[in-house]
Amino acid sequence: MLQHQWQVTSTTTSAHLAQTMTLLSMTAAELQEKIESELSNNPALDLVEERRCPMCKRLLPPSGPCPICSQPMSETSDDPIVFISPREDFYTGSLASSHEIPDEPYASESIDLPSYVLRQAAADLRPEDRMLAAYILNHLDEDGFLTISVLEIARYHHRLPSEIEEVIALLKRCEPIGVCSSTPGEAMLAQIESLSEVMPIPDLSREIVRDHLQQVSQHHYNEIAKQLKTSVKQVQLVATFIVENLNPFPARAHWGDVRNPSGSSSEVYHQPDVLVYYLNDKPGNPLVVEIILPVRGTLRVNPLFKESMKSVGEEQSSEWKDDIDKANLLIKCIQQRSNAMKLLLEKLVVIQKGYITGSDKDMVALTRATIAQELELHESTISRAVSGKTIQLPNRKIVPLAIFFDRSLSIRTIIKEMIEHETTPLSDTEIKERLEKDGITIARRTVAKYRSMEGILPTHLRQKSPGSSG
DNA sequence: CTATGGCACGGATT
DNA sequence: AATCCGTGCCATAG
Repeated sequence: MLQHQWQVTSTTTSAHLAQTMTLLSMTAAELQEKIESELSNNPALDLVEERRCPMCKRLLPPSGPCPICSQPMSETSDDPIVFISPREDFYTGSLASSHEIPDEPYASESIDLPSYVLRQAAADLRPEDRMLAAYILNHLDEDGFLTISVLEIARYHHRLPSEIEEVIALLKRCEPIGVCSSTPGEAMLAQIESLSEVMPIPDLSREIVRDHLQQVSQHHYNEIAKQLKTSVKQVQLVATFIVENLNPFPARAHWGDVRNPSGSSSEVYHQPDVLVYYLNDKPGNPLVVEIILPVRGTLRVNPLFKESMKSVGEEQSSEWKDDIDKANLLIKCIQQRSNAMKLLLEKLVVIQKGYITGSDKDMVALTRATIAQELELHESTISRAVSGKTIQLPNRKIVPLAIFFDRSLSIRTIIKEMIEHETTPLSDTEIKERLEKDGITIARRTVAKYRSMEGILPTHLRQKSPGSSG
């Protein structure tokens, strides 16, 4: 036993642990912020340029071959799943620039969002409004939302708020429709207006989008119906319309099924933390699991900084030493975060492979505690790693990672399908009995709960007209 | 009288 | 220790 080993480790461990915890609970987006702020504050921290694989154009670690193209894909024999995640080094697959995912129209032309929108709007803008439009477009966040208020813009440009509104209204009509809105609801309203020219819009759509978006995302259709004094059926119609046609985040291409099992207030899913897809997007190919690290390039301690430390005085040197230590710590912690995520995802993806490649029905009941045990990690670690994170599935839907722990999703889906397929309206009791035949035993009351969770009407309000299908 | 939704309790989960 | 989920009981609507 070495007696002095604690000298080195004891001081770093507690800080290390605490920071790892913090980083682990961060989403990709939050981590990005954190890294960016550290980069600007800590001169010792360095971000080196990205490398791409010549074959697949994928981002690479600073040294070594491409993990996809050169790696023999035999992580597990009968589950051909490839895991990409940073270990020693960092790299990231950026969603927009990955050539396999041509999802955003302006990404394929490789111009940025502001230019893309401005190009469309240019013809309709008065020359004196061009600057204004450019200014507005440069104050969008990654979802395409306005980050400043109309009043601020007005003050800055010495223009009337109404003039600003006019320009914004014009910009909202550009692709991606609804861009420059300040809330998801506003964006969706803009989309409705645009759609109304080419298709019929269900009654009350505007009202519901404007005032009841929250309830829609929680599937509280009956409440909405009551407040608007309309039928639940109509609300459902609108809800379906919303999910199928509207996108609350204009600059993001996809809106996953926003069912929120944890009931928390976060019904907002933008940038996923993990990607799962088939290699080259061909179903049947191995699954690729990619953990997103929101930084382009490799994070490291700047060797030049380290070098130049030798040639400065004592007091300066110790101050710099601090920076280097902090940088090292941050990098280590991020590595650990990535490692924990990787461990977790490895298990998760294998267990829930059915769900990932199949449907909601195939979700396996799972608790965080089970996973924690198998990974020999603390339950709270799993909790932190899962909470708030999202994952993009091969079908391009973005769902919360917590969905893998949704015990009732599979049963809810079975119920939903059962109701869709049967010709005679089934009562809750009948559903319960049918489920029992499939080996699922739940209380009649629970059937009712699941049914309303899925926004399905009670039996007597559910007349099946023979002509309608789907 | 039957089916459903509301409230609340207890056990599991985090 | 706090929270979530399934369930039972009861009032109410059809």
